[in-house]
Amino acid sequence: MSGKQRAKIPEPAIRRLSFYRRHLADLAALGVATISSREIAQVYGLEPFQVRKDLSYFGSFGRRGRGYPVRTLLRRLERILGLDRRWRIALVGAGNIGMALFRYAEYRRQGFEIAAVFDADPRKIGTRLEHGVTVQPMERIGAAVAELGIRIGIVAVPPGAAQQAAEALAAAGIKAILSFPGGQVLVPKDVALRRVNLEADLEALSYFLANK
Amino acid sequence: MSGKQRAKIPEPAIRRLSFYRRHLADLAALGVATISSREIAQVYGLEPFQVRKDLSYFGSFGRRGRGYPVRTLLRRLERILGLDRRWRIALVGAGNIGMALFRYAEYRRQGFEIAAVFDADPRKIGTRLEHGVTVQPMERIGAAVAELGIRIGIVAVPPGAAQQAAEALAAAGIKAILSFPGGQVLVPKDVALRRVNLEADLEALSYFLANK
DNA sequence: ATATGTGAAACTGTTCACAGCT
DNA sequence: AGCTGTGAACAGTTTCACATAT
Repeated sequence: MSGKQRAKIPEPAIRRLSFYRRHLADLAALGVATISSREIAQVYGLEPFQVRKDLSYFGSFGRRGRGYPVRTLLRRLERILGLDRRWRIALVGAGNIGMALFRYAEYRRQGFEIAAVFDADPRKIGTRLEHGVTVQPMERIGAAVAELGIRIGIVAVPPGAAQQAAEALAAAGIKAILSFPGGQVLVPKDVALRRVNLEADLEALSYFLANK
Repeated sequence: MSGKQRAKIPEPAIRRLSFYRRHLADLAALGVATISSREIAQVYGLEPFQVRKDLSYFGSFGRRGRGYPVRTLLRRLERILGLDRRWRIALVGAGNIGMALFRYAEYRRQGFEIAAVFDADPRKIGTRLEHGVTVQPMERIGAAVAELGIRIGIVAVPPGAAQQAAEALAAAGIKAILSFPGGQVLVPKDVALRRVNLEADLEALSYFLANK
């Protein structure tokens, strides 16, 4: 092992690392060699000490008086976030949201690849998608995950079917799930579940407007 | 005014309120009259005291020894979250993600309605969508927001265009924005900005898998 | 002079324990 | 006995101040 990984790292810090990585990638493409915590912070409306603290959980990457070297910090962040490898994803649900995610190409650049798509609707089975992917029946999840070395699952089914989809992924050995439906989704505690809840996001905005 | 609204309420508590509301709506539909904090908590893998604490920020809705009356608590939560009215939304970006959101019908039930759609691509202008909505040019944002009484904005454009889209919404008087692109999006501080960042979500899962 | 790295302080949010009703 | 409501203890996160290096 190489890093320090000493204390427990705040969850929110990990998510900000992802922001920093993105900005550093832009800077690297522009040929910028060095960047200060102040400049990174500015882009996302954060404070410089927040950026420095977040980075300090993983090591000392900067030079005092100078700032951070863009290319090496970028590489370190990619490594920390596990983006120095390819992650295959199983998408459950070939509906509205599922298909939009499949077509959304941005994440491919970071090494994420939706390698298999599943749906419960018999009429959708066999549909040919881009990149040689074909919609498969739910029963195939276990086999496909093993065959393709899939490590991440995305659940994009209607709320009522979410629990079942998550269980199928967990049963196939998937330990990291991104779930879109708003209803009940309980997984074994060794499985990392991250929920994207557009309904809750809109309702939080509604709360803000109604109570300000 | 009616409620207490005493202390400052944790942001995460608001988001959980949205969960509780959803479950209560299901229970009400089933004709369930009373529910305990323990039962509500179970559905989302939370603890009973968390549910009680969250609710207690807004008042005392339960009866000791009995639990919470489903229908009245549901109505109170709807009111607190501002769901007792209709919210019109301006969607900027008629691409992949934008169109999936437009077609995604779930949020309509909570009183949210995408009343106008905008895009910078001239070829998309004039495209007729469902519910009598037509794709309009960006320059129309100000007028449409005023005419239709739009209060919420959704940004679903490519990363490079996000800042501009957010500024156009803010300039039109929008005070609540939900943004999908991952790049820079800075808004005046009286505007509530909530970011949905799928890239950061995936990278957090990647981090988890790479470091567990 | 400039900018990082970090221990300690301040703050925010969660968990607990139990008093108070039904 | 059963379950809510909440102040107080605890834990986690952010902010600060400053020592340290270029």
